[in-house]
Amino acid sequence: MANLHSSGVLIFNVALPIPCYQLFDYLAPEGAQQVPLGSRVEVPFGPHKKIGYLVGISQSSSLPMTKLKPIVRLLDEQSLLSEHDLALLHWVSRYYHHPLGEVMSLAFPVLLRRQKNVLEPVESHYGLTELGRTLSPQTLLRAPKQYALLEKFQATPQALSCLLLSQWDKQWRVTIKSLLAKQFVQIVPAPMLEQLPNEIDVNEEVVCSSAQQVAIEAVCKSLGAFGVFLLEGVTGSGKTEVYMQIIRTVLQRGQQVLVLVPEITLTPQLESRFRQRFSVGIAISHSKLTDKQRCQAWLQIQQGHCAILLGTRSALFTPFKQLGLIILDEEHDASFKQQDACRFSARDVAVVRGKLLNVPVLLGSATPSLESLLNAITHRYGWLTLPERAGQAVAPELQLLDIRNKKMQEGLSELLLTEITQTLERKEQVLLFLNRRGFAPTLICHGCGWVARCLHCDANLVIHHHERRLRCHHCNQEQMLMSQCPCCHSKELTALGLGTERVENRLRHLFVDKTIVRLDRDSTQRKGTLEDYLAKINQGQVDIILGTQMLAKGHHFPQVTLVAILDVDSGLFSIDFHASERLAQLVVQVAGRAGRELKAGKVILQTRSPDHPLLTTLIRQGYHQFAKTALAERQQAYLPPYTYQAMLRAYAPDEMLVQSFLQSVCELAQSLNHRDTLILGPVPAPMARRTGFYHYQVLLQQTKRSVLQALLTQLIPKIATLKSNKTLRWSVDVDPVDFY
DNA sequence: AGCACGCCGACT
DNA sequence: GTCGGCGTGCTC
Repeated sequence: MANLHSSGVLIFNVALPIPCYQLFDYLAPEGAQQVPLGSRVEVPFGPHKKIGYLVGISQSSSLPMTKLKPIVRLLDEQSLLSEHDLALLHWVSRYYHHPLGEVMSLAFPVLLRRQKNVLEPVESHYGLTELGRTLSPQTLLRAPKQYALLEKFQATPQALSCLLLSQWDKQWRVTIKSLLAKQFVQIVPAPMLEQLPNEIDVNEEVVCSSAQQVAIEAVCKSLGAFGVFLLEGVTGSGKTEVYMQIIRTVLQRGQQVLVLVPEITLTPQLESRFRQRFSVGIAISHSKLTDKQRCQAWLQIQQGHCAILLGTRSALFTPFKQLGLIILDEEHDASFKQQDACRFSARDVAVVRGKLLNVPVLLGSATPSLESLLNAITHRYGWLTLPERAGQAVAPELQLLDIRNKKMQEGLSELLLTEITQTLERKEQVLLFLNRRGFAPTLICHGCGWVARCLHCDANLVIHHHERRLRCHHCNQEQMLMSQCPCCHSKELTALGLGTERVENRLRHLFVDKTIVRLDRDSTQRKGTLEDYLAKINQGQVDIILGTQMLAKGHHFPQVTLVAILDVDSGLFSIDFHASERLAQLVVQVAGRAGRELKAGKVILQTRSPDHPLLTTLIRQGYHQFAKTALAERQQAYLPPYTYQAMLRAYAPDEMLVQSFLQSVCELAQSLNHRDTLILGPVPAPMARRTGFYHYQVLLQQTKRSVLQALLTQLIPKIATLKSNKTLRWSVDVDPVDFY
């Protein structure tokens, strides 16, 4: 604090959304004391203007007054964020060591980050008139669009927002004009939170199991205070019902609920269950919505017009008027960790948000992460379990199928084929899982040994047979599939290994009269295709379902009674210690797709390592015992969650540059390392060259979180000032889950 | 992040 | 002799 310049004028400390750690000072306008922190301000920045966030007001600046410019204008009369929201954003910036301005941006929809004009009011809602309520839609038979819209209104007890209507049908405005003219519907004010109808839950009481009852009561008792609960329930055990009963209690208290799911595809099914159940406004937020739609959802929640926000990771920072509960479903899912920009974990930030707001946080999963499980074991989290499957569903039987020395047809063993045939004969569905899309992962020349490799990545090109193309799954670069080896010109090119496309071909050949559907990123690229396929499957029009990752997440296939994981071994021998946890979760999640409802399911894991302890523990003793074993291993090896890690990454087109940069980072870290922090690296990242960039990394590990944090707090600003080429990019990843 | 400033190669 | 390449540094 050498030269503080003070002269009675007030200074605004502004955080700007740029990758730059310092704040910028501006001359405050008249009446600056009244301006709340968190307000958006427009400021001159270099040659043009930017929108930033007011994060402090002070009487002096470290810069001379003459250097300071006045702000252009205030954008918000009152802050759109609460004190708690601000505290949360500050915490995220500090913990993940990410510039405050960029973190602040996470709390605002894109429209409000850029748009300079004042907020437009939330659009009004439409509701039925008395006439519309009692009218039979039959009278509108000659106007099918109006008929459908009226039915939509009559099916939902609450008023419908413009947002909702435009999601339902793009042309709704034309249709509603006629309904308005006939006085079947009317414009109604958006319902405020405090005037919500008493009849929140429109369903009659659902009968809950005693385990569900225990879980519901535990969380409900904690409402109004901070507490984290791990709800561990196998697939089909009725987690959603537990969520809904707790949500109802929160709504009755006049509070709002935030529900986070890992993937967009999981929102529609939860949304429809919520809408059937609750008569309150429900807002949806995920990245497939338009900026306008997301902004509307944001305003509805911020102003309290909607009581439930259902969204993905990015919805986590939405400011609420009166938040009473946070639910995070499928808490083990890696999608909750942001893998670019600010690498926050939505699960961990949700817990911090709950703590700041004094509200409970409910984490649900059939296969909890080891972190959460440890917190439950050590009683930091409440531990709620739903052991049985709801209704009469029977748990599937898991078995290992040793395929060593067995005759195989494109990844399908004889035994598995027999099982498939028998299942199909019973008119039941089969689900096959293979986590590799394309036809085959390698094209090799039998003549000279040449392998098709990507020019820009350390990867082989994947054969896409149907499109007659070779494609890199890391940079998407592609070329035509050749018939001659470019090296020795022989025609001995061979496809090595398995992909979903190849298995599909074989299946079509073997089961000519059966309907086979392949679900992977390639086959479901067009919008709506996945939904179409899922509908067909559930209508029983499909016999064999074959797919990747996307099968494991959330979708219900009630008629599937045989599930097979074609190659379980690929997950067994990874350098990343997270791999075994992920494999176990995957196996259990995929297995959970089988034998819902009344039919018992069978799950077959094809393996060449039938004695691998990970597999045998998982099969014989279940996920729970597997997790305990895995935790013991982690403890022995001084790995998370018993230690804390941070990954420093860098990449650039020039390999030497990346190495020497990270070498300097290591030396800096070492010079600041007064305790026993482990500094490992720099080492090339797995798949070091990607899209022409060389990736390297340094891993920091500590037994005390606070010591690691203290080191990072000193280290990061120093890295930021390390002079380096502009072509080099670097990042910090606190609590990394992916070593890629 | 933008963008301006600045120092070295191929062109009217 | 300039036009423009992008490597470097600054923005309150």
